[in-house]
Amino acid sequence: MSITLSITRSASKEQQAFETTTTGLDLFGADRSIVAMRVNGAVADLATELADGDEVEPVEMSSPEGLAIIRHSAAHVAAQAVQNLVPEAKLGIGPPITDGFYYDFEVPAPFTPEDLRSLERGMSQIVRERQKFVRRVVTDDQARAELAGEPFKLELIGLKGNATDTDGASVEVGAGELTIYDNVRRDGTTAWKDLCRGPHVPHTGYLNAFALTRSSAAYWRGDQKNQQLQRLYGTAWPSRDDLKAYQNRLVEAAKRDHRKLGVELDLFSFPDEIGSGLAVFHPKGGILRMEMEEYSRRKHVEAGYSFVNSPHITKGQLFETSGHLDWYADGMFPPMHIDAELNADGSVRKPGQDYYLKPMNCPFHCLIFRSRGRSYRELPLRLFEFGTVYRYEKSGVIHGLTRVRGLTQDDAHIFATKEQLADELTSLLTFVLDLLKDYGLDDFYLELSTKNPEKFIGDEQTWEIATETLRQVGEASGLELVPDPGGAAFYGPKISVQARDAIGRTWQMSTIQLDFFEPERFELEYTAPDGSRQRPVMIHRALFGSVERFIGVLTEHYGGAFPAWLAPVQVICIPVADEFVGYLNGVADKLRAAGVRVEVDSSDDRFGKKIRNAQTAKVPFMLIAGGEDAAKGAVSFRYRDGTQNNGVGIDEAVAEVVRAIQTRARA
RNA sequence: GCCGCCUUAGCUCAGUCGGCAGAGCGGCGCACUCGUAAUGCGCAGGUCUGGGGUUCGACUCCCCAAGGCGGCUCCA
Repeated sequence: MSITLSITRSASKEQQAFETTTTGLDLFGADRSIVAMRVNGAVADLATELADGDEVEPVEMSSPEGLAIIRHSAAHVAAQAVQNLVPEAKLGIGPPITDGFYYDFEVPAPFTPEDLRSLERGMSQIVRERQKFVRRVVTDDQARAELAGEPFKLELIGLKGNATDTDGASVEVGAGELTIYDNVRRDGTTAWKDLCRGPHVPHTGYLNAFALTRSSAAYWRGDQKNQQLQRLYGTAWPSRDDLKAYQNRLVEAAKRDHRKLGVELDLFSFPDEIGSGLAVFHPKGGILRMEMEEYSRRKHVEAGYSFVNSPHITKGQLFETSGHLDWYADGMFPPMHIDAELNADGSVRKPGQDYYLKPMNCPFHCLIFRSRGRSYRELPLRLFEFGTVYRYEKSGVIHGLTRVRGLTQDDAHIFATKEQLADELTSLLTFVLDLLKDYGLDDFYLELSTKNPEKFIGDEQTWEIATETLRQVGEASGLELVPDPGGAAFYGPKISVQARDAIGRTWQMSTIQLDFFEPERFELEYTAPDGSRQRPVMIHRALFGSVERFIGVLTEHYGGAFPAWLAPVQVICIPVADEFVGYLNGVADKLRAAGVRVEVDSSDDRFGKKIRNAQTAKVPFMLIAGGEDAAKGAVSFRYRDGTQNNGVGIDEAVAEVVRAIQTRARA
């Protein structure tokens, strides 16, 4: 028999003829960097038999599919190690994820750090055994019989064809036939098996570099109503060096953690006495915040926004009208019941009122709109406010400045006619992206969150038009537009801007959200040119999301080394010796007169220590003066990166600093 | 909210297998200091997160609470 294969490798295609049954191992088995292959477009195990005319392409370990395969295979090895250590452990699911994998188990006791170490040793043993991954197609009944002791797997078999990617179940059971992967030792005995869609590496010896990273609890199939399983997280890489590099990336990311930098740079804190998720900003964080807000205000003035203010608390009636008490009462702080008066017998003489801390600003802005008759001539009406809101976030989700219970939104609500919607959204998106760029974020993509069929109000047609408008605006931006089906709030679709930071992590920043609900609830109207009463469309939008969160994101983006315009201290003047403090005070006065935040380090630290202090405080400019500088009426620049520019005239130095601040230059 | 882990000086962390607690940095004081990332000496600072229990004795063991960390779920 003769099989003709068309082998595609890199860009070149070659024709090869084989005399016997051929598998991917025959073609690529000698190259350990190839973990699987693509047969006629579909990824398959190397052990798969090839047929005449198949288009075959190798899958490199370092490719996205290749990484997923080694991680998924590592998950199997981890699970085998777990069942070796804890024989009664029941298997959940174990998919690859970004940078690694996890596997869920029902175990009698949660994993301890010592367990993780012994499991890693167990995994190494399995890798040394070079157990083959052998794919086997089974019927549903066969699978049920073989996995009778694995209740979660049995449940998955029942889901076959209905599994979704969102809960990870599809990794185990694809839409097609059921398969089991056996881990076969070199003596032919089966060490372990798992219901799995595959593909996998040919044998465990392909796993060069892995580590177990942590354990935690996770709900079975991602549903809070289900049992909690223990989840084991791990990571796997093509080489030890890749693993090392990954671990170094984690260390570098930890150094940028805004919670850590917040303490080190004295920006903010979360005193226990105030409560979880409630931040105070220290003087340096306060300046950062002021600069951020000031610039934003200026841009909003230029863009035609009106500035409004609303109180932090309100009677519950307002949130009944807005619908928040129906939909989001769980996320609100409970009411303050005031002014009630009781009779001596405990019966109510005067009922009193419930007041709530506001979780949103929009109802207030709706009332401002409604405060008098509105003409179409006023639209679009853009109401902006730095509005501080309070949300009762569940205790387990609070995280630094990025998830808090008290936050200040840079919130605006735009009331527009339907006809204005497309233009308004287009200019709004440009405004949003330009402003984010001014703060130093410049790598974006968009996400379009569309209707959740289970949770929405309003009519299909309005949704359709609004979603289509958002889509067109998003596409016209030229940015990547990622669909988020079902991600919309009940009252309207939204588009959100995702920004990648300096080390490639993505953060959801701005959201632009359409709302058909509240204008209706508040019966908002304007008078159209023909004298008829029309209902405006409302756009919610926040650029920073919240000021607190944005400070957190920028702190991590810049690693605490803020550009000069945002830096709490912009210049620090360092005398070479005490004698030059007076000279530098003169320089500082000039800088201060030019609006620069400057300090003179007149402490009794020695020179080297002062440099170090300024460096660790990440101050953008150090202006140094000693005898040489003073004689010339000059100063010496030391920049944050350690470079130096000596003998700069004082006026020139002031001009350079001012220029850097005004241009919002990245330093 | 759920699971696990953690909480010792302002910060980072030692420590006592149950017998009245330590370092470095920071702070304060004194001296020193003319050229690019830590000068020296001294001093102050902790009811060992809070409450309850076990014990002759608890920072240490147990329970509860608060706060934090890592996940899960959630995020108008």
